[in-house]
Amino acid sequence: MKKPRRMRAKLMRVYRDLARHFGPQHWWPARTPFEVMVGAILTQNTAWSNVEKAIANLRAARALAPRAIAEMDLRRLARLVRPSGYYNQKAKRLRDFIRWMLDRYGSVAAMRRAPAARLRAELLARNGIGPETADSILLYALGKRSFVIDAYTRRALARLGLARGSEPYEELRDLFERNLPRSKELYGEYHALLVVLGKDLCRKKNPSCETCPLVRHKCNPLRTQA
DNA sequence: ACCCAGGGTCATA
DNA sequence: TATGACCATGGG
Repeated sequence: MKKPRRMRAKLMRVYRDLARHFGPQHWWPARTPFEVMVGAILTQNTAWSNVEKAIANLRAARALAPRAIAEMDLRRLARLVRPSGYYNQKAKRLRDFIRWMLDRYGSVAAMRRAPAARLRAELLARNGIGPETADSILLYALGKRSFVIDAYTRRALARLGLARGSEPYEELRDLFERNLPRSKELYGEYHALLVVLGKDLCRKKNPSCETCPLVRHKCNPLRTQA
């Protein structure tokens, strides 16, 4: 980036205004770190409301636990996660990942003790776990300082004129990680606030943006899509 | 009857 | 490096 000082100041101003407007977000919406991992995989290109149904199915079946899923018949697992879409893929990816996790670390608690850099490389090496899913798990399930870039983040960045939004994943991740204080709490809140903004105010459907708390920045409705 | 949602993988040019 | 097909459900 050309002007790191300006970028840093702007990112912090945006955060301050979002936090003031929306308040604390307490993300990720899950009861346990393990549930975060499950949700992170199931929510790939899928509305969260559908993921909730799938997680409810797992819970009702007493299957919201590592060993239960690791040992489950693939057909049955696919049937349980069906509402989240791509259920054949996701059942396999989910079970493979959990089997690997148990084999490599034995438990979520043990996994949390491993260094972040190694964990990220290991997660990205799993089939079905790309950068966003990996960073979501790192930040919200494993407590590691890793910024999550998703579709909402890209939209918000474009809207703010901070980026085109179509940049490669790692480039946008670097933008935040280089210009923000190194705090996992800040990373989590910032990402959650960008999602809320994307969900409730800055939809393509609602380009007026009158009540958008970011109008004072450079909230340009015409740059929503790229 | 569309359109899309908190991606990832693989094949192709 | 960049685009396209594919995976599939449920809500607007």
